[in-house]
Amino acid sequence: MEEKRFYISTPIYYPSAKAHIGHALTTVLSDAMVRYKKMRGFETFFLTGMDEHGQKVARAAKEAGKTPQAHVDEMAEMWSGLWKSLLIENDDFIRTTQQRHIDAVQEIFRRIYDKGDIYLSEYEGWYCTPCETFFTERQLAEGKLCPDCGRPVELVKEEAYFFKMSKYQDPLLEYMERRPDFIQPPSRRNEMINFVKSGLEDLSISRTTFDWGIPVPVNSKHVIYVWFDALSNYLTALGWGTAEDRNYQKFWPCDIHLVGKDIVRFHTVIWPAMLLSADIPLPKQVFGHGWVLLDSGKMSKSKGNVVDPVVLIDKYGPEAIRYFLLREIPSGADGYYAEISLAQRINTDLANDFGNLVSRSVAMAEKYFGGKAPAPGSEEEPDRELRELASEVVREAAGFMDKMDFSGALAAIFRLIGRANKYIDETMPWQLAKDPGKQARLGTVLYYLLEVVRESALLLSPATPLVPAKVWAQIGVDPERNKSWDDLKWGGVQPGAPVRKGENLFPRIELSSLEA
RNA sequence: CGCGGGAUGGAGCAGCUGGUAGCUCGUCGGGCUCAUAACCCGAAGGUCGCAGGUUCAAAUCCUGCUCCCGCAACCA
Repeated sequence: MEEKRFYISTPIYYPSAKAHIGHALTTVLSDAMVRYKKMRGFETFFLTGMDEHGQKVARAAKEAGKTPQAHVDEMAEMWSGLWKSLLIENDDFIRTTQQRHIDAVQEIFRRIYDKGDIYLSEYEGWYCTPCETFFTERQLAEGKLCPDCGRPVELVKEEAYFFKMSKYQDPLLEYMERRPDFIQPPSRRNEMINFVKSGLEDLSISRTTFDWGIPVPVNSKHVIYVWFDALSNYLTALGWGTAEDRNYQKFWPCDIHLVGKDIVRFHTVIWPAMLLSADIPLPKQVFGHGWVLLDSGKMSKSKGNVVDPVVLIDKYGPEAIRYFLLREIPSGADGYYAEISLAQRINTDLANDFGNLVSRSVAMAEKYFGGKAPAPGSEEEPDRELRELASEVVREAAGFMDKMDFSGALAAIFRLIGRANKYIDETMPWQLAKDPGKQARLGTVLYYLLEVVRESALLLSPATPLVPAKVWAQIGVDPERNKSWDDLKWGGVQPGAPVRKGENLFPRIELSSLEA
């Protein structure tokens, strides 16, 4: 029998800049997936964290007049605060400056070194002295100039350790081709297969031009290259290589490394090659999601069009942001963000369709049945249709979420919500209420509505985790019996349970206030 | 010829084992009044990037062209 365990990771974020909405997408997607897996009875491990080494961090700290450590401490505080405010429930928060990580990275280095896959040679690159940075030829600005400051660069050699990545070209290719699921979506998989086929070079994995990093265990003049350092986090957070490696035993290999499409290569080439060399099993899947684009193009600091999630959370609440990201960015492809479309999404889906369905259903049940959930009577045609659609949607939503396609899953869920709104028009409960002879019929209709409200709240919960509790309070169901996917069976609403209308779940946004 | 993806009503997308276009949002008109001026119904709006070709018939297959995008090794 398959073990019901699930390990998902986000990249560890680089504190050289503030978080933007793209980072939020990665993390929210992971969180939603974990919540779904929990509903399915999985024991889960959800890792995120910070990548705190490297020259850019050291320089940013210097500019801020702080020590690198003080700088990253501050950033880590900020980022983990952001995740809390987005209702992210990660199990661990790894920071590459933590001793547990440093020790383990050195151990991985040593392993690969002992295997004979690391050698000392020279790294040659274009160096900008004022910026203290190496660039590849491609990165350079027109006329061999530094892409950052525009000054001339010079070809410089430095001593560096190299990892024999080329040695793993064939095994990697073999793994990619044998495991179609390893790289998702397929477009990225093809790119990577192509990339590996074109030939791998050895990778320089140490630097001597700065010291804010993990020392190479065999030569303290060198610090370990940030990617080698950073990628290892997926392992070091599990206690790999220590006596306390319960989580490693339990959760490795990782089920999904969720990453932005820009860093798929690092996760599907460098990382697996490192693991192959260290004789550690490879992750099951690397999923490259798309980017959050703006009308004005790709987000970037230089364009000054970065969207700050903190501002949005304050303004619209975490669930709305989560919902928008999951709904609007198609699985594996790019999506567009604009504040107006966020507000519209909140209004049409969360407020008008779902929130209003809850309001009207609960209000009628409360008014017509004295604050107690009615019991269902005999089922008629529209009732049957609604009930059957509910079970179909539950099945469909599961299929989508299994593939981490939340925009598909949410679209399916809203088909049910839409059908329920239509059902109200078809059955016209306010008319039934006027005829004492139709009390039983009215009871059935409202029971069916409350039941759809219950199932919708549960189905939406990976995206909007605060919704269920608010709904349970209104329809009087037991929170303990409404948390797992199995609770999505028809009939969870208890006749006689207290029903009481509460606050609007999602207030409408006044669109005129944000013309832009 | 480096590899690959895309160009469909105002916006975002589906359709691409060929038979004159669908979905969501927005817009307009109607209905209802339980509800968060929400909900339900209906309508308008597209020569499916351009030019050829195959076919009784092409958004859907083939050729050429234009434009956009991803990858092309050290960029979180």
